[in-house]
Amino acid sequence: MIHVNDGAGFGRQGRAMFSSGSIPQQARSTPDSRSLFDRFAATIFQDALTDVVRARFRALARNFDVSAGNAALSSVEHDRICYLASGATKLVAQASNGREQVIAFHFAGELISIPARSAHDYALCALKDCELVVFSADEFLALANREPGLAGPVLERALAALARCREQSIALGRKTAQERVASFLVTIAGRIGRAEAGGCVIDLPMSRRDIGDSLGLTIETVSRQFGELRDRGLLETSGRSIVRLPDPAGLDALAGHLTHAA
Amino acid sequence: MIHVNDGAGFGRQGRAMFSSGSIPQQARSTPDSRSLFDRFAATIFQDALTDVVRARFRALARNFDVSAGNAALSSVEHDRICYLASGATKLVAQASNGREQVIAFHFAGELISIPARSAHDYALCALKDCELVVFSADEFLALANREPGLAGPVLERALAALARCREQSIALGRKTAQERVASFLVTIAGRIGRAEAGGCVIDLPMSRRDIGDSLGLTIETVSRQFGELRDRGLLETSGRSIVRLPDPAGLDALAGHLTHAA
DNA sequence: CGCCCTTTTGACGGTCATCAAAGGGCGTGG
DNA sequence: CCACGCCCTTTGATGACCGTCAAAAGGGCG
Repeated sequence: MIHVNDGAGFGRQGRAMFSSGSIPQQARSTPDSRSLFDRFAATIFQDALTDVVRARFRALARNFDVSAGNAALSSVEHDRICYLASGATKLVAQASNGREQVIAFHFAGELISIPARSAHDYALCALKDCELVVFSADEFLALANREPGLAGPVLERALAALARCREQSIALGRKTAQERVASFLVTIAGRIGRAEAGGCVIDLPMSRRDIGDSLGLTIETVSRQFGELRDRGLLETSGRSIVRLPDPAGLDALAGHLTHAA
Repeated sequence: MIHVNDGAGFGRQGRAMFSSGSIPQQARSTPDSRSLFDRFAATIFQDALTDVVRARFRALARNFDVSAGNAALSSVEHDRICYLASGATKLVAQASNGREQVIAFHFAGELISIPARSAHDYALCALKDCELVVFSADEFLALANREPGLAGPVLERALAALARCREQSIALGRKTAQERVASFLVTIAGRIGRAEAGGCVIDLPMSRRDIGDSLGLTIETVSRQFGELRDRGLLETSGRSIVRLPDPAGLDALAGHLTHAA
Protein backbone atom coordinates (compact mmCIF):
# COMPACT_ATOMS: atom_id res chain seq x y z
CA MET A 1 0.00 0.00 0.00
CA ILE A 2 2.75 2.42 0.88
CA HIS A 3 5.44 2.71 -1.71
CA VAL A 4 8.42 3.63 0.32
CA ASN A 5 11.81 2.02 0.06
CA ASP A 6 10.88 0.70 -3.34
CA GLY A 7 12.99 3.06 -5.35
CA ALA A 8 16.61 2.83 -6.30
CA GLY A 9 17.18 6.41 -5.27
CA PHE A 10 20.34 8.11 -6.34
CA GLY A 11 22.10 8.98 -3.14
CA ARG A 12 22.63 5.42 -1.99
CA GLN A 13 23.46 6.21 1.56
CA GLY A 14 20.74 5.03 3.85
CA ARG A 15 20.48 1.64 5.39
CA ALA A 16 18.08 0.72 8.08
CA MET A 17 17.34 3.41 10.58
CA PHE A 18 17.40 3.20 14.31
CA SER A 19 15.52 5.69 16.30
CA SER A 20 14.09 4.89 19.70
CA GLY A 21 11.38 2.71 21.22
CA SER A 22 8.46 2.84 23.62
CA ILE A 23 5.15 1.30 24.60
CA PRO A 24 2.07 1.72 22.42
CA GLN A 25 -0.83 3.38 24.10
CA GLN A 26 -3.51 4.44 21.70
CA ALA A 27 -2.72 1.76 19.14
CA ARG A 28 -4.79 -1.36 19.13
CA SER A 29 -2.92 -4.59 19.60
CA THR A 30 -3.42 -7.41 17.16
CA PRO A 31 -3.07 -10.82 18.85
CA ASP A 32 -0.62 -12.26 16.36
CA SER A 33 0.41 -11.87 12.79
CA ARG A 34 2.70 -14.54 11.54
CA SER A 35 3.73 -12.72 8.40
CA LEU A 36 4.53 -9.50 10.26
CA PHE A 37 6.96 -11.22 12.58
CA ASP A 38 8.36 -13.18 9.67
CA ARG A 39 9.18 -9.98 7.87
CA PHE A 40 10.96 -8.74 10.96
CA ALA A 41 13.03 -11.90 11.32
CA ALA A 42 13.85 -11.97 7.63
CA THR A 43 14.88 -8.33 7.42
CA ILE A 44 16.79 -7.95 10.65
CA PHE A 45 18.23 -11.43 11.12
CA GLN A 46 18.29 -12.69 7.52
CA ASP A 47 16.10 -15.58 8.64
CA ALA A 48 19.06 -17.08 10.46
CA LEU A 49 17.26 -17.63 13.76
CA THR A 50 17.03 -21.11 15.20
CA ASP A 51 13.53 -22.23 16.04
CA VAL A 52 14.16 -21.84 19.74
CA VAL A 53 15.51 -18.30 19.50
CA ARG A 54 12.85 -17.40 17.00
CA ALA A 55 10.18 -18.50 19.46
CA ARG A 56 11.77 -16.44 22.21
CA PHE A 57 11.71 -13.31 20.07
CA ARG A 58 8.12 -13.98 19.13
CA ALA A 59 7.20 -14.20 22.77
CA LEU A 60 8.57 -10.71 23.29
CA ALA A 61 7.05 -9.17 20.18
CA ARG A 62 3.80 -7.30 20.03
CA ASN A 63 2.25 -6.34 16.74
CA PHE A 64 0.43 -3.09 16.07
CA ASP A 65 -1.45 -1.54 13.22
CA VAL A 66 -1.48 2.23 13.34
CA SER A 67 -3.33 4.36 10.85
CA ALA A 68 -1.86 7.50 9.34
CA GLY A 69 -1.77 10.50 11.63
CA ASN A 70 -1.96 8.58 14.87
CA ALA A 71 0.64 8.10 17.58
CA ALA A 72 2.01 4.58 17.69
CA LEU A 73 3.99 4.97 20.88
CA SER A 74 4.11 7.99 23.13
CA SER A 75 5.58 9.02 26.44
CA VAL A 76 6.60 5.51 27.38
CA GLU A 77 8.07 4.41 30.68
CA HIS A 78 10.77 2.15 29.27
CA ASP A 79 12.87 2.19 26.14
CA ARG A 80 11.40 0.36 23.17
CA ILE A 81 12.74 -1.17 20.04
CA CYS A 82 10.41 -1.25 17.13
CA TYR A 83 10.46 -2.79 13.68
CA LEU A 84 8.56 -0.88 11.04
CA ALA A 85 7.25 -3.53 8.66
CA SER A 86 5.35 -1.13 6.44
CA GLY A 87 4.41 2.51 6.31
CA ALA A 88 6.36 5.55 7.44
CA THR A 89 6.80 7.18 10.84
CA LYS A 90 8.31 10.19 12.53
CA LEU A 91 9.91 10.28 15.96
CA VAL A 92 8.88 13.51 17.64
CA ALA A 93 10.40 15.06 20.75
CA GLN A 94 8.52 17.58 22.79
CA ALA A 95 10.16 20.40 24.71
CA SER A 96 8.56 23.03 26.88
CA ASN A 97 6.10 25.52 25.39
CA GLY A 98 4.69 22.96 22.99
CA ARG A 99 7.72 23.14 20.76
CA GLU A 100 8.28 19.99 18.77
CA GLN A 101 11.36 18.61 17.14
CA VAL A 102 11.13 15.79 14.63
CA ILE A 103 14.14 13.65 15.48
CA ALA A 104 13.93 11.25 12.56
CA PHE A 105 11.78 9.81 9.81
CA HIS A 106 11.55 6.06 9.26
CA PHE A 107 10.48 3.89 6.38
CA ALA A 108 9.51 0.28 5.87
CA GLY A 109 12.11 -2.23 6.97
CA GLU A 110 13.81 -0.01 9.52
CA LEU A 111 14.47 -0.62 13.17
CA ILE A 112 13.60 2.20 15.55
CA SER A 113 14.82 2.93 19.05
CA ILE A 114 12.39 4.94 21.17
CA PRO A 115 13.68 6.43 24.44
CA ALA A 116 11.61 6.53 27.59
CA ARG A 117 10.26 9.88 28.71
CA SER A 118 12.85 11.90 30.65
CA ALA A 119 13.94 15.49 30.10
CA HIS A 120 11.94 15.45 26.90
CA ASP A 121 9.00 13.45 25.75
CA TYR A 122 9.16 11.22 22.70
CA ALA A 123 6.39 9.93 20.49
CA LEU A 124 6.45 7.76 17.41
CA CYS A 125 3.76 8.89 14.97
CA ALA A 126 2.50 7.21 11.82
CA LEU A 127 2.79 9.31 8.66
CA LYS A 128 1.12 6.54 6.68
CA ASP A 129 -0.73 3.44 7.78
CA CYS A 130 1.86 1.35 9.57
CA GLU A 131 2.52 -2.17 10.71
CA LEU A 132 4.83 -2.35 13.70
CA VAL A 133 6.52 -5.02 15.75
CA VAL A 134 7.32 -3.61 19.16
CA PHE A 135 9.73 -4.92 21.80
CA SER A 136 10.84 -3.84 25.22
CA ALA A 137 14.40 -2.66 24.60
CA ASP A 138 15.70 -4.42 27.71
CA GLU A 139 14.18 -7.75 26.78
CA PHE A 140 15.18 -7.44 23.16
CA LEU A 141 18.78 -6.56 23.93
CA ALA A 142 19.15 -9.24 26.59
CA LEU A 143 17.94 -11.87 24.17
CA ALA A 144 20.04 -10.61 21.26
CA ASN A 145 23.09 -10.50 23.48
CA ARG A 146 22.72 -14.06 24.70
CA GLU A 147 23.13 -15.71 21.29
CA PRO A 148 26.07 -15.11 18.99
CA GLY A 149 25.40 -13.35 15.72
CA LEU A 150 22.22 -11.57 16.72
CA ALA A 151 23.37 -8.30 18.20
CA GLY A 152 25.56 -7.43 15.24
CA PRO A 153 22.84 -6.46 12.77
CA VAL A 154 21.10 -4.47 15.47
CA LEU A 155 24.30 -2.73 16.46
CA GLU A 156 25.04 -1.94 12.85
CA ARG A 157 21.66 -0.25 12.51
CA ALA A 158 22.09 1.61 15.77
CA LEU A 159 25.39 3.02 14.58
CA ALA A 160 23.84 3.99 11.26
CA ALA A 161 21.08 5.82 13.14
CA LEU A 162 23.71 7.53 15.26
CA ALA A 163 25.59 8.64 12.16
CA ARG A 164 22.41 10.01 10.67
CA CYS A 165 21.51 11.86 13.85
CA ARG A 166 24.94 13.43 13.81
CA GLU A 167 24.52 14.60 10.25
CA GLN A 168 21.28 16.15 11.41
CA SER A 169 23.11 17.90 14.24
CA ILE A 170 25.42 19.54 11.75
CA ALA A 171 22.45 20.85 9.79
CA LEU A 172 20.67 22.10 12.89
CA GLY A 173 23.72 23.68 14.43
CA ARG A 174 25.57 25.23 11.54
CA LYS A 175 23.54 25.42 8.35
CA THR A 176 21.38 28.11 6.80
CA ALA A 177 17.73 27.54 6.01
CA GLN A 178 18.52 26.91 2.38
CA GLU A 179 21.27 24.42 3.16
CA ARG A 180 19.00 22.57 5.57
CA VAL A 181 16.23 22.23 3.01
CA ALA A 182 18.69 21.16 0.33
CA SER A 183 20.23 18.62 2.71
CA PHE A 184 16.82 17.30 3.59
CA LEU A 185 15.81 16.84 -0.02
CA VAL A 186 19.06 15.14 -0.98
CA THR A 187 18.96 12.84 2.03
CA ILE A 188 15.33 11.89 1.69
CA ALA A 189 15.80 11.34 -2.02
CA GLY A 190 18.55 8.89 -1.19
CA ARG A 191 16.16 7.00 1.04
CA ILE A 192 12.85 6.97 -0.80
CA GLY A 193 13.47 8.68 -4.12
CA ARG A 194 12.93 6.94 -7.44
CA ALA A 195 15.41 7.67 -10.18
CA GLU A 196 13.71 8.87 -13.35
CA ALA A 197 14.74 10.31 -16.65
CA GLY A 198 16.87 13.30 -15.77
CA GLY A 199 16.27 13.46 -12.07
CA CYS A 200 14.67 11.93 -9.04
CA VAL A 201 11.07 11.80 -7.88
CA ILE A 202 10.02 11.73 -4.23
CA ASP A 203 6.58 11.12 -2.78
CA LEU A 204 6.90 12.91 0.54
CA PRO A 205 4.86 11.23 3.26
CA MET A 206 5.37 14.14 5.65
CA SER A 207 3.84 17.62 5.72
CA ARG A 208 5.69 20.91 5.43
CA ARG A 209 5.27 21.24 9.16
CA ASP A 210 7.01 17.93 9.73
CA ILE A 211 9.84 19.01 7.48
CA GLY A 212 10.14 22.31 9.30
CA ASP A 213 10.05 20.60 12.69
CA SER A 214 12.81 18.26 11.61
CA LEU A 215 15.02 21.08 10.33
CA GLY A 216 14.49 23.53 13.15
CA LEU A 217 12.64 25.89 10.82
CA THR A 218 9.11 27.20 10.54
CA ILE A 219 6.67 26.00 7.94
CA GLU A 220 6.85 29.41 6.24
CA THR A 221 10.61 29.30 5.89
CA VAL A 222 10.47 25.82 4.42
CA SER A 223 7.88 26.98 1.93
CA ARG A 224 9.95 30.00 0.97
CA GLN A 225 13.03 27.86 0.42
CA PHE A 226 11.01 25.50 -1.72
CA GLY A 227 9.98 28.51 -3.75
CA GLU A 228 13.56 29.67 -4.10
CA LEU A 229 14.71 26.23 -5.26
CA ARG A 230 11.81 26.14 -7.69
CA ASP A 231 12.94 29.47 -9.15
CA ARG A 232 16.43 28.08 -9.55
CA GLY A 233 15.11 25.10 -11.45
CA LEU A 234 16.26 22.65 -8.81
CA LEU A 235 12.82 21.63 -7.65
CA GLU A 236 9.43 20.90 -9.16
CA THR A 237 6.36 20.12 -7.12
CA SER A 238 3.16 18.42 -8.13
CA GLY A 239 0.40 18.53 -5.58
CA ARG A 240 1.41 18.55 -1.95
CA SER A 241 3.60 15.53 -1.78
CA ILE A 242 5.22 14.87 -5.14
CA VAL A 243 8.60 16.48 -5.56
CA ARG A 244 10.92 16.17 -8.53
CA LEU A 245 14.62 16.99 -8.39
CA PRO A 246 15.85 17.68 -11.93
CA ASP A 247 19.42 18.21 -10.79
CA PRO A 248 20.33 16.32 -7.61
CA ALA A 249 23.98 17.22 -7.93
CA GLY A 250 23.14 20.90 -8.15
CA LEU A 251 21.02 20.57 -5.06
CA ASP A 252 23.78 18.75 -3.23
CA ALA A 253 26.09 21.64 -4.01
CA LEU A 254 23.76 23.87 -1.97
CA ALA A 255 23.60 21.47 0.96
CA GLY A 256 26.72 22.78 2.68
CA HIS A 257 28.51 19.48 2.30
CA LEU A 258 32.24 19.36 2.20
CA THR A 259 33.64 19.47 -1.29
CA HIS A 260 35.56 16.24 -1.74
CA ALA A 261 38.36 18.24 -3.30
CA ALA A 262 39.60 19.30 0.13
CA MET B 1 46.11 13.06 35.56
CA ILE B 2 42.81 14.24 34.23
CA HIS B 3 40.12 14.27 36.81
CA VAL B 4 37.09 13.57 34.75
CA ASN B 5 34.39 11.11 35.63
CA ASP B 6 35.57 11.18 39.21
CA GLY B 7 32.66 13.15 40.56
CA ALA B 8 29.30 11.96 41.69
CA GLY B 9 27.60 14.78 39.85
CA PHE B 10 24.02 15.56 40.59
CA GLY B 11 22.23 14.87 37.37
CA ARG B 12 23.02 11.20 37.27
CA GLN B 13 22.14 10.63 33.68
CA GLY B 14 25.22 9.88 31.66
CA ARG B 15 26.72 6.50 31.10
CA ALA B 16 29.35 5.70 28.58
CA MET B 17 29.18 7.68 25.40
CA PHE B 18 29.37 6.43 21.90
CA SER B 19 30.40 8.76 19.22
CA SER B 20 32.21 7.64 16.12
CA GLY B 21 35.57 6.19 15.08
CA SER B 22 38.38 6.59 12.57
CA ILE B 23 42.06 6.07 11.86
CA PRO B 24 44.70 8.05 13.75
CA GLN B 25 46.93 10.15 11.56
CA GLN B 26 48.96 12.65 13.48
CA ALA B 27 48.99 10.65 16.69
CA ARG B 28 52.01 8.54 17.45
CA SER B 29 51.42 4.87 17.96
CA THR B 30 52.70 3.19 21.08
CA PRO B 31 53.67 -0.46 20.44
CA ASP B 32 51.73 -1.91 23.34
CA SER B 33 50.40 -0.93 26.69
CA ARG B 34 49.05 -3.80 28.69
CA SER B 35 47.30 -1.70 31.26
CA LEU B 36 45.55 0.40 28.63
CA PHE B 37 43.95 -2.60 26.97
CA ASP B 38 43.15 -4.04 30.37
CA ARG B 39 41.22 -0.97 31.29
CA PHE B 40 39.29 -1.28 28.06
CA ALA B 41 38.43 -4.93 28.66
CA ALA B 42 37.51 -4.26 32.26
CA THR B 43 35.29 -1.27 31.54
CA ILE B 44 33.52 -2.46 28.42
CA PHE B 45 33.36 -6.20 28.98
CA GLN B 46 33.57 -6.37 32.77
CA ASP B 47 36.64 -8.57 32.37
CA ALA B 48 34.45 -11.41 31.17
CA LEU B 49 36.49 -12.18 28.07
CA THR B 50 37.94 -15.63 27.62
CA ASP B 51 41.66 -15.70 26.95
CA VAL B 52 41.10 -16.54 23.30
CA VAL B 53 38.65 -13.74 22.66
CA ARG B 54 40.72 -11.36 24.69
CA ALA B 55 43.71 -12.12 22.49
CA ARG B 56 41.65 -11.52 19.36
CA PHE B 57 40.56 -8.11 20.58
CA ARG B 58 44.12 -7.26 21.48
CA ALA B 59 45.22 -8.13 18.00
CA LEU B 60 42.77 -5.59 16.63
CA ALA B 61 43.55 -2.84 19.11
CA ARG B 62 45.97 0.00 18.59
CA ASN B 63 46.93 2.27 21.44
CA PHE B 64 47.51 5.98 21.11
CA ASP B 65 48.63 8.78 23.35
CA VAL B 66 47.40 12.16 22.20
CA SER B 67 48.28 15.39 23.91
CA ALA B 68 45.78 18.14 24.59
CA GLY B 69 44.77 20.19 21.57
CA ASN B 70 45.78 17.64 18.97
CA ALA B 71 43.62 15.59 16.63
CA ALA B 72 43.54 11.92 17.54
CA LEU B 73 41.69 10.74 14.45
CA SER B 74 40.67 12.81 11.49
CA SER B 75 39.10 12.35 8.12
CA VAL B 76 39.36 8.57 8.21
CA GLU B 77 38.51 6.20 5.40
CA HIS B 78 36.65 3.63 7.49
CA ASP B 79 34.52 3.79 10.59
CA ARG B 80 36.38 3.47 13.87
CA ILE B 81 35.49 2.48 17.37
CA CYS B 82 37.56 3.98 20.06
CA TYR B 83 37.88 3.51 23.80
CA LEU B 84 38.89 6.59 25.74
CA ALA B 85 40.91 5.28 28.67
CA SER B 86 41.77 8.68 30.08
CA GLY B 87 41.42 12.32 29.16
CA ALA B 88 38.62 14.12 27.35
CA THR B 89 37.82 14.51 23.67
CA LYS B 90 35.46 16.26 21.29
CA LEU B 91 34.11 14.88 18.06
CA VAL B 92 34.06 17.67 15.51
CA ALA B 93 32.27 17.72 12.18
CA GLN B 94 33.27 20.07 9.44
CA ALA B 95 30.87 21.54 6.92
CA SER B 96 31.60 23.85 4.02
CA ASN B 97 33.02 27.32 4.66
CA GLY B 98 35.07 26.11 7.59
CA ARG B 99 32.07 25.90 9.85
CA GLU B 100 32.52 23.40 12.64
CA GLN B 101 29.99 21.56 14.73
CA VAL B 102 31.04 19.78 17.89
CA ILE B 103 28.97 16.61 17.82
CA ALA B 104 29.82 15.31 21.25
CA PHE B 105 32.21 15.48 24.17
CA HIS B 106 33.65 12.33 25.71
CA PHE B 107 35.26 11.51 29.02
CA ALA B 108 37.37 8.72 30.44
CA GLY B 109 35.82 5.28 30.18
CA GLU B 110 33.60 6.03 27.21
CA LEU B 111 33.34 4.26 23.91
CA ILE B 112 33.32 6.44 20.81
CA SER B 113 32.09 5.73 17.30
CA ILE B 114 33.80 7.78 14.59
CA PRO B 115 32.25 7.80 11.11
CA ALA B 116 34.32 7.73 7.97
CA ARG B 117 34.51 10.89 5.93
CA SER B 118 31.49 11.34 3.64
CA ALA B 119 29.21 14.35 3.23
CA HIS B 120 30.97 15.85 6.22
CA ASP B 121 34.35 15.36 7.73
CA TYR B 122 34.81 14.13 11.28
CA ALA B 123 37.75 14.51 13.63
CA LEU B 124 38.28 13.37 17.18
CA CYS B 125 40.30 15.95 19.09
CA ALA B 126 41.89 15.71 22.51
CA LEU B 127 40.77 18.36 24.99
CA LYS B 128 43.19 16.98 27.56
CA ASP B 129 46.02 14.50 27.24
CA CYS B 130 44.35 11.27 26.22
CA GLU B 131 45.00 7.55 26.11
CA LEU B 132 43.02 5.82 23.39
CA VAL B 133 42.42 2.28 22.22
CA VAL B 134 41.36 2.35 18.59
CA PHE B 135 39.66 -0.36 16.54
CA SER B 136 38.42 -0.70 13.02
CA ALA B 137 34.65 -0.66 13.45
CA ASP B 138 34.17 -3.53 11.02
CA GLU B 139 36.68 -5.77 12.73
CA PHE B 140 35.46 -4.85 16.19
CA LEU B 141 31.83 -5.47 15.38
CA ALA B 142 32.51 -8.72 13.56
CA LEU B 143 34.41 -10.04 16.55
CA ALA B 144 31.88 -8.83 19.10
CA ASN B 145 29.08 -10.33 17.08
CA ARG B 146 30.68 -13.76 16.87
CA GLU B 147 30.69 -14.46 20.60
CA PRO B 148 27.64 -14.30 22.80
CA GLY B 149 27.49 -11.58 25.43
CA LEU B 150 29.93 -9.19 23.84
CA ALA B 151 27.80 -7.04 21.58
CA GLY B 152 25.31 -6.20 24.32
CA PRO B 153 27.42 -3.74 26.28
CA VAL B 154 28.52 -2.07 23.06
CA LEU B 155 24.98 -1.86 21.79
CA GLU B 156 23.84 -0.41 25.07
CA ARG B 157 26.42 2.34 24.79
CA ALA B 158 25.56 2.98 21.17
CA LEU B 159 21.92 3.48 22.09
CA ALA B 160 22.90 5.77 24.95
CA ALA B 161 24.96 7.83 22.51
CA LEU B 162 22.02 7.93 20.14
CA ALA B 163 19.73 9.13 22.91
CA ARG B 164 22.18 11.85 23.82
CA CYS B 165 22.57 12.95 20.21
CA ARG B 166 18.80 13.24 19.99
CA GLU B 167 18.64 15.39 23.07
CA GLN B 168 21.22 17.57 21.38
CA SER B 169 19.04 17.76 18.27
CA ILE B 170 16.20 19.15 20.34
CA ALA B 171 18.45 21.85 21.71
CA LEU B 172 19.87 22.74 18.30
CA GLY B 173 16.52 22.72 16.55
CA ARG B 174 14.14 24.29 18.99
CA LYS B 175 15.83 26.00 21.90
CA THR B 176 16.88 29.59 22.54
CA ALA B 177 20.48 30.49 23.29
CA GLN B 178 19.76 30.66 27.01
CA GLU B 179 18.04 27.28 27.06
CA ARG B 180 20.91 25.72 25.15
CA VAL B 181 23.50 27.03 27.55
CA ALA B 182 21.42 25.97 30.55
CA SER B 183 20.95 22.51 29.03
CA PHE B 184 24.63 22.24 28.38
CA LEU B 185 25.57 23.14 31.92
CA VAL B 186 23.04 20.77 33.46
CA THR B 187 24.07 17.92 31.19
CA ILE B 188 27.79 18.39 31.60
CA ALA B 189 27.35 18.73 35.36
CA GLY B 190 25.64 15.36 35.35
CA ARG B 191 28.63 13.86 33.60
CA ILE B 192 31.68 15.44 35.21
CA GLY B 193 30.35 17.68 37.97
CA ARG B 194 31.29 17.20 41.61
CA ALA B 195 28.57 17.78 44.16
CA GLU B 196 29.58 20.28 46.81
CA ALA B 197 27.94 22.14 49.63
CA GLY B 198 24.98 23.88 48.06
CA GLY B 199 25.71 23.23 44.44
CA CYS B 200 27.87 21.56 41.88
CA VAL B 201 31.35 22.34 40.62
CA ILE B 202 32.53 21.64 37.09
CA ASP B 203 36.04 21.85 35.69
CA LEU B 204 35.30 22.46 32.02
CA PRO B 205 37.92 20.88 29.77
CA MET B 206 36.58 22.68 26.70
CA SER B 207 36.83 26.30 25.62
CA ARG B 208 33.98 28.73 25.08
CA ARG B 209 34.44 28.15 21.40
CA ASP B 210 33.95 24.43 21.84
CA ILE B 211 30.82 25.07 23.84
CA GLY B 212 29.50 27.43 21.20
CA ASP B 213 30.34 25.01 18.42
CA SER B 214 28.48 22.26 20.22
CA LEU B 215 25.39 24.42 20.80
CA GLY B 216 25.19 26.02 17.38
CA LEU B 217 26.04 29.41 18.89
CA THR B 218 28.92 31.85 18.65
CA ILE B 219 31.48 32.32 21.35
CA GLU B 220 30.07 35.77 22.05
CA THR B 221 26.56 34.51 22.58
CA VAL B 222 27.79 31.83 24.96
CA SER B 223 29.70 34.42 26.90
CA ARG B 224 26.68 36.71 27.07
CA GLN B 225 24.49 33.90 28.34
CA PHE B 226 27.07 33.03 30.97
CA GLY B 227 26.91 36.65 32.04
CA GLU B 228 23.15 36.57 32.22
CA LEU B 229 23.17 33.41 34.33
CA ARG B 230 25.79 34.96 36.56
CA ASP B 231 23.54 37.98 37.09
CA ARG B 232 20.70 35.66 38.04
CA GLY B 233 22.86 33.94 40.61
CA LEU B 234 22.75 30.61 38.80
CA LEU B 235 26.38 30.53 37.80
CA GLU B 236 29.75 31.44 39.29
CA THR B 237 33.01 31.22 37.40
CA SER B 238 36.53 31.05 38.68
CA GLY B 239 39.21 31.38 36.06
CA ARG B 240 38.44 30.07 32.61
CA SER B 241 37.40 26.56 33.38
CA ILE B 242 35.94 26.33 36.86
CA VAL B 243 32.18 26.76 36.99
CA ARG B 244 29.97 26.50 40.04
CA LEU B 245 26.22 25.95 39.86
CA PRO B 246 24.68 27.11 43.13
CA ASP B 247 21.18 26.08 42.07
CA PRO B 248 21.14 23.22 39.56
CA ALA B 249 17.37 22.90 39.81
CA GLY B 250 16.91 26.55 38.96
CA LEU B 251 19.17 26.11 35.98
CA ASP B 252 17.28 23.05 34.86
CA ALA B 253 14.09 25.10 34.91
CA LEU B 254 15.62 27.32 32.24
CA ALA B 255 16.72 24.41 30.08
CA GLY B 256 13.44 24.08 28.23
CA HIS B 257 12.84 20.61 29.56
CA LEU B 258 9.38 19.25 29.84
CA THR B 259 7.85 19.85 33.24
CA HIS B 260 7.19 16.45 34.69
CA ALA B 261 3.80 17.65 35.81
CA ALA B 262 2.44 17.17 32.29
C1' DC C 1 56.35 40.22 35.40
C1' DG C 2 54.80 40.68 30.67
C1' DC C 3 52.94 39.11 26.55
C1' DC C 4 49.46 36.56 24.01
C1' DC C 5 45.25 34.46 23.66
C1' DT C 6 40.81 33.68 25.55
C1' DT C 7 36.95 35.85 27.23
C1' DT C 8 33.98 39.65 27.97
C1' DT C 9 31.38 43.64 26.57
C1' DG C 10 29.34 46.76 23.09
C1' DA C 11 27.07 48.37 18.57
C1' DC C 12 24.96 47.02 14.43
C1' DG C 13 22.89 44.18 10.86
C1' DG C 14 21.02 39.90 8.79
C1' DT C 15 18.40 35.80 8.88
C1' DC C 16 14.62 33.70 10.13
C1' DA C 17 10.38 33.74 13.40
C1' DT C 18 6.08 35.81 13.93
C1' DC C 19 1.76 37.67 12.53
C1' DA C 20 -1.50 37.98 8.82
C1' DA C 21 -4.01 36.84 4.72
C1' DA C 22 -4.67 34.83 0.17
C1' DG C 23 -4.35 30.77 -2.82
C1' DG C 24 -4.68 25.85 -3.88
C1' DG C 25 -5.16 20.79 -3.01
C1' DC C 26 -7.78 17.06 -1.56
C1' DG C 27 -11.45 14.77 0.69
C1' DT C 28 -16.23 14.87 1.39
C1' DG C 29 -20.97 15.23 0.22
C1' DG C 30 -24.34 16.19 -2.95
C1' DC D 1 -18.97 13.37 -11.46
C1' DC D 2 -18.87 17.81 -9.83
C1' DA D 3 -18.97 21.20 -6.22
C1' DC D 4 -18.21 22.75 -1.73
C1' DG D 5 -15.27 23.56 2.15
C1' DC D 6 -11.54 22.75 5.25
C1' DC D 7 -6.88 22.88 5.90
C1' DC D 8 -2.37 22.86 4.09
C1' DT D 9 0.55 25.71 1.66
C1' DT D 10 2.17 29.89 -0.30
C1' DT D 11 3.21 34.72 -0.14
C1' DG D 12 3.89 39.21 2.22
C1' DA D 13 5.26 42.64 6.08
C1' DT D 14 7.41 43.36 10.39
C1' DG D 15 10.43 42.53 14.14
C1' DA D 16 13.38 39.83 17.46
C1' DC D 17 17.20 37.09 18.32
C1' DC D 18 21.56 36.09 17.55
C1' DG D 19 25.65 36.55 14.29
C1' DT D 20 29.15 39.71 12.88
C1' DC D 21 32.51 43.20 13.53
C1' DA D 22 35.27 45.67 16.86
C1' DA D 23 37.72 46.65 21.03
C1' DA D 24 38.71 46.23 25.96
C1' DA D 25 39.54 43.27 29.94
C1' DG D 26 41.20 39.29 32.16
C1' DG D 27 43.78 34.81 32.66
C1' DG D 28 47.60 31.81 32.15
C1' DC D 29 51.95 30.62 30.43
C1' DG D 30 56.66 31.49 29.69
